[in-house]
Amino acid sequence: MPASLADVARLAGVSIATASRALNGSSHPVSPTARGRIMRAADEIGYSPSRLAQALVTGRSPVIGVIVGDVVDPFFAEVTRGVEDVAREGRYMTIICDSDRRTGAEIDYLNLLRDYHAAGIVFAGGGFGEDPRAADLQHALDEVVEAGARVVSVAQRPFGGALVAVDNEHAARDMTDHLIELGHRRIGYVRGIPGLTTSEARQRGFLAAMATAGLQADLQYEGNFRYESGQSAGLQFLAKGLPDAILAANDESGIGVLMALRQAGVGVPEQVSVAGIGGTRVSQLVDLTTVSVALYETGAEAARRIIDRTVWDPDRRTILPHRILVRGTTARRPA
Amino acid sequence: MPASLADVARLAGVSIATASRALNGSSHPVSPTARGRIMRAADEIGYSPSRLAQALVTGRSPVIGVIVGDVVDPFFAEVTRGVEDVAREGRYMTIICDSDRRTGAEIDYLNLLRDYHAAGIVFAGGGFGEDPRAADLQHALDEVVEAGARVVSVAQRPFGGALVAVDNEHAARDMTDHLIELGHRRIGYVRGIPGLTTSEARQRGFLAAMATAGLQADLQYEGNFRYESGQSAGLQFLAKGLPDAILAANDESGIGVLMALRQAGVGVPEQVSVAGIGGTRVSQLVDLTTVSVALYETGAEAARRIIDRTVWDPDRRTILPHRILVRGTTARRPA
DNA sequence: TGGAACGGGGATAGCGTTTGCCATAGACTG
DNA sequence: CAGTCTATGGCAAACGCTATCCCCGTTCCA
Repeated sequence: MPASLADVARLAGVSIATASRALNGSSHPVSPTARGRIMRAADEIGYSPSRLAQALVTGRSPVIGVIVGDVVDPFFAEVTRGVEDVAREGRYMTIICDSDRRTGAEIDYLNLLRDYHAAGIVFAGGGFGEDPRAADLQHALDEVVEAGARVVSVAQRPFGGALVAVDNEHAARDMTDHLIELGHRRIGYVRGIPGLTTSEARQRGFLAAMATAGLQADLQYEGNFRYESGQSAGLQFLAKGLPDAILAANDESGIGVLMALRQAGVGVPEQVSVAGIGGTRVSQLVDLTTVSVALYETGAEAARRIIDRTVWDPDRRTILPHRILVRGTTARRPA
Repeated sequence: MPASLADVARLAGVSIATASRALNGSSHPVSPTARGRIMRAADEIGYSPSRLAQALVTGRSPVIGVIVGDVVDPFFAEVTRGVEDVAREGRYMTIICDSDRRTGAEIDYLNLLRDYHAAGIVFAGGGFGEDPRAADLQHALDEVVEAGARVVSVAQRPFGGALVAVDNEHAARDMTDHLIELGHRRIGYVRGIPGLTTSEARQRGFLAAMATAGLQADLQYEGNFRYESGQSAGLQFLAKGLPDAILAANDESGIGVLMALRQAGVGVPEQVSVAGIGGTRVSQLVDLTTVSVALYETGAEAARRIIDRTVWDPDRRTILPHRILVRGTTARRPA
């Protein structure tokens, strides 16, 4: 039974209404005397207003929800960081929800955040294209919007609305082009989680670059964005003959490939070049060449849009730039 | 304006009370006919109850809050995962709050979770010993408990209560002992964030092991758990003369040391052994020797305690085991 | 046959806030 | 001095639920 507004009012000898007005910056005037007594009473009993009750009546709450596909994935962590830093500055609280890439959980969290009357929701994490519950998701999303929340997507998702994202396809294409420019002809690819829109965009980029250069894209292995999947892809490349270079759909699986190759005694980048996509912090840890895709900035921009007091264009779409980070795992193809 | 219970009731032609009873498993009987109409009405208009209103009136809500010190830190990410998996199973929702290691934010989130009437709170992240706002934190914590939430700490914190944790001091001691057993005598140490209880426990462990072995622990550098700090510590070791082995307060800074050394052409583990503490996934990525400290299990156990319908001992303290993971960055000291 | 027991349902009091509306009392304005 | 502001404050109605209390019929048993 934490202190309630009624307790404060009683202690200060005023009505609940007056106490409320003194504590939140109401335009209704309150005498300095009363205000003083209220403030003193409030912190004497350690009062802090119930956000819940506030949200219920005002239909607004200073929280931003971030729905991510996987908390441990540095991709999302970085986006989240961006959201948080901006939110904090604007005195918003950020709550992170991990959907574990399950649409059902996304819907649940969306509903929860709607109930909480979150000011905005950053919807991160690419979904699956052929989602059977897409309609339900869309419904939940609509309701959130209807309830007044600003929703901004951070990954390409089939539904419209505000978007702040990176161009995964383009990023993959650029990285592939770079590999090609280094003289590599046979380039292998380690795919991401099947069906995920992010995975598919990256794969399209890879394929497009290869096609444009007139190269065969026949060296592809399944993957799931995880280290282990990169590792086993690496082993398979090892078994079936090494290509000139290998591109992985994300950094973590790229590191898997790298480690598998090096452990087998293959020189990277002397014999084979390896690259990832994402520019996450782990790529720096192992000096992996990758494409940096402004993740932090993506989150920050999304939060800025939500917080911004003036403009809110529910259909504005922003694509943030990416940049190739040439590091120690790629090199010109040996002559 | 999402559908409310009143809408459902109206559409089904029953009272709000009956609708409520049909939709949540009330003990009050409802005829199959009415129930059917209500259910049909509910999903026709896509009704989902307001957790907020529910929480307000029942004082209970199926959510578990996790307060972490830093989302991007794999340490916390792993704990969070454990919480989530168990929570999901029990049909609870998990919301993650990143305090950015600021006590003020911890207090804010604690209050928020109290308002939401969270069923439980997993308080992760070691605090700073000499915290000026410790009293406020304690107050917020007390209120949360008073409001009925089960609070379990995951890191050693000055305050009492339920605890599920790992013994950081012991883990550091064991790792140091292991290094000593490998024949190393001059062992360097890269510290964690100054003042953090976790940092201090690990350092104590290191010092204890060195003292017991009668070795000088004079090779220590400041650090902050980040990659860069490990890197610069590595550079300093390089400049001032290399020890036999280097232990870092966590994996990430250990990797920093490792990379700095290797880039300078120093053979690890041939010339110098390097180890970390934490057993996080990144350590696996670079094959770093480390101490695995059951992080996932810590979170899972904490969540289990919260969810468990029967027992709740608000003072039970559990210490989970740790295990040395010998990998490729340590070796016997060359003779 | 009286009444207890039970199946089924409705009214309504909160939960802790904010806020629109009304009341009171000085202070001003002509 | 009547009329009008303005500063200050209280009352009470929501917000969307759950839970308590009450009511109305049946059925069943002594």
